[in-house]
Amino acid sequence: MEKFLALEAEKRERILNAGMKEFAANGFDRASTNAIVKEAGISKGLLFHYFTSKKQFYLYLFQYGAELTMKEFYAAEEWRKPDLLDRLELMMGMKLEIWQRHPELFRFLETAYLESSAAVQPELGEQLRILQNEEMPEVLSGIDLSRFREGIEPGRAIQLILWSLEKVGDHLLKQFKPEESGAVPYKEMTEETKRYLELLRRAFYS
Amino acid sequence: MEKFLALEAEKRERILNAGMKEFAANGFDRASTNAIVKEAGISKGLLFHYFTSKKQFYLYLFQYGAELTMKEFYAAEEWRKPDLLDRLELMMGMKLEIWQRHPELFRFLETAYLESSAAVQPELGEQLRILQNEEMPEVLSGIDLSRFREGIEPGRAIQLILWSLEKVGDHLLKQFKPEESGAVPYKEMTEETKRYLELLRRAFYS
DNA sequence: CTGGCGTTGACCAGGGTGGTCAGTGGATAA
DNA sequence: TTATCCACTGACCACCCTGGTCAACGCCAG
Repeated sequence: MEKFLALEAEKRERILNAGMKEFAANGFDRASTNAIVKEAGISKGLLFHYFTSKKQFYLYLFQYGAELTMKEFYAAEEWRKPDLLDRLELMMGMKLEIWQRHPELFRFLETAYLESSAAVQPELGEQLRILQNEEMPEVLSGIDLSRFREGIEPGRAIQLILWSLEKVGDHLLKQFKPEESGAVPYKEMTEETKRYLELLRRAFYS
Repeated sequence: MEKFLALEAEKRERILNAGMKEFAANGFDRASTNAIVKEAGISKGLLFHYFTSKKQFYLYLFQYGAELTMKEFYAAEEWRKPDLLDRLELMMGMKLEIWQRHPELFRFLETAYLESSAAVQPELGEQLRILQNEEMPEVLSGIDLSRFREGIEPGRAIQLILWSLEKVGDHLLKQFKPEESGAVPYKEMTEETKRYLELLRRAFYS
């Protein structure tokens, strides 16, 4: 493990990204370590030189991804703004940034949330429970509910807004990713996101 | 093929559902015919007695599912209502009905939309193109755009509403499915759906 | 020249693949 | 009763891929 951390950043991220991609696409059981090492451009032996097993690699990837995401979020000072949509705007921006380094991270985390393989369930389940019961409420705490229009149930509205933005994220990634040609159109994606946020503001706030 | 159609309905649907489930979960290439016959409770030989190959079975499933969905929709007289949310309410109700007979159908159709296996791409791609270019515009034609609030772009709003309802559907299925114990709480699900639709109405309409 | 170490990839036993086909059992017709 | 039929079974095929190992290699510092 320390061996892995001592690696040069570029190679390390190539391995991490290859793992996220394969696990996100196929889940733990069906994911192939052969596919991972091929994608990462390293030999089979090297992967098992750094990690003792497929399982340990998977769990490390999850921990790494979850930690990176939470740290990035809490590092921003504005995250405590009481306006839901301000806070979500920050999160969307963050998502786009992380996505540039780890294009498959969020897809990987989502599939981990649904992972049911008995091989990783115990450890993974515990980690997920912590995230969901301790981190999620924290992230959405202190929201100002008075901005919603009259006659709108805030709980249901928040749910709907979160779902909408998930889809907006998926849509942006799908739309802008295919053209791998050089720079990611970061600015355009941010602007498009703002347009959706503005629309939600006009719809749900009075 | 006629042999398959001549089967008693219960068995036929067991086979269809087993196929949808396996293909939805794993995509064409990784889906296992062994898993399908096991889930359907039939022998390996029988599946290939009805269908000439895995590929033919997959394409038949897609055609069957797409046709069933479109027919059900057009059969309802109210589908031409000019109000977007009325029309979507009809579609949500329909989705719930079909879901009772084929719990995995929509998940299967969504994954088919993303399917990239070279083995089925040519034929499947053509079918998808037709659905998307000819059926989708039809389903959303004649919508009354004047009901949206001022300052809201109808195109973007429609997109957002469609995405929201997709997530509402996923959520309902996930929430109510686990308790396989007897009857599906059809009524509760319909009411929950109506609550979300009402919320969208208050948010987006003036 | 030596030892150490990051790295390789051929190799292993085991299991799963889509598809086949000789055979079974129960129903129908003679 | 016997003969024909056919939906249906599951052992079997040749092949591919699996997670993990390990002897050997190349390159470096001492």
